Amino acid sequence: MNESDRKILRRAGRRVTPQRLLILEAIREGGGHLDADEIYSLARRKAPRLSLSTVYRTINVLKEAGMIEELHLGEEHHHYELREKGEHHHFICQGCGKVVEFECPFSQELLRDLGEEHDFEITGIHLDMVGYCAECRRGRQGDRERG
Amino acid sequence: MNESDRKILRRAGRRVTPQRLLILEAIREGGGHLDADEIYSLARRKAPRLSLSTVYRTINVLKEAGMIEELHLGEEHHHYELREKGEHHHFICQGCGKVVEFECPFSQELLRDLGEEHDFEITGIHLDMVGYCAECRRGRQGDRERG
DNA sequence: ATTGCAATTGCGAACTGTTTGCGAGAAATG
DNA sequence: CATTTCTCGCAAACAGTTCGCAATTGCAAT
Repeated sequence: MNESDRKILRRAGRRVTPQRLLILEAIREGGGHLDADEIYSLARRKAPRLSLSTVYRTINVLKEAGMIEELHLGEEHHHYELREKGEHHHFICQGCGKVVEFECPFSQELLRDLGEEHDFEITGIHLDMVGYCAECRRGRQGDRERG
Repeated sequence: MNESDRKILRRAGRRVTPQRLLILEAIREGGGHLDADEIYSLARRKAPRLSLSTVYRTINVLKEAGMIEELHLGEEHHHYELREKGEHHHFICQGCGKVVEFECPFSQELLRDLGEEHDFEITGIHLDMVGYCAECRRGRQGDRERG
């Protein structure tokens, strides 16, 4: 794991620094969908002198190296996740902000047809479903019915 | 058009002001997917004293009234579009940034199943396909084949 | 091991997109 | 028209992110 991080960085012409490995580790341990500040806090537990700009610079490096992906989950700031897991998408609860992952529900044929129909070469899919998770739905039930 | 804008605003308990109508008009004429600054520039052509904060406040008002929708098209800032057209999604060209709309390819059953499977009430779908439009694809062809 | 140097870091200050506080002005209501 | 309430424009604040620069570090070549 850690070994391949090094390799990928080197292959991308980047130096392997403790900060970069630490930030990768933080994202890995943080469980996905972290924002810059969460990465910063997590990583600083092990390296108190780490600076926020290093986090941002590292995020860019990791993005360029294809090691992480930037998410726009509807909030004002960005979230990042490792690119190790297969392609997946997100349910975002409007009540509590919880994010749940799910598999891509598109078939290859559907994608191909869709692309051909609009003369567009599809290289990536970003699918977010917003709504309410089970818990928030229970809490909201009263509001809605009386609303 | 303009008449129904007024009605919707009133119904939302908001005042009908020249600025609001102007901003709606700007979004309408701008062709969709405008960011705050583009709205500002467009609207200022007709009302040079309009302030950027009014644009932002108006955007919020219009969002709350359900008249426009906020998009996160992968750029750093938000884009807004009118909510008159039915629900649709976006192809975003990574080459030129062009945005093309398309209809939701999900069937009701698929959505229902997906929601039930994850115990999630789906209220909205945000689907972006990134890739390359026909023009950019032609330009890129050489790169890819030799890449 | 040591060295040389570009890449990288930490720091603070700057920048961008957005929001807020405030006094002046304008819509609705009567 | 007078009153009340909402909205506006302005400047200043704010959050997230980037930049400039001097000090430090990774790493390839001694």
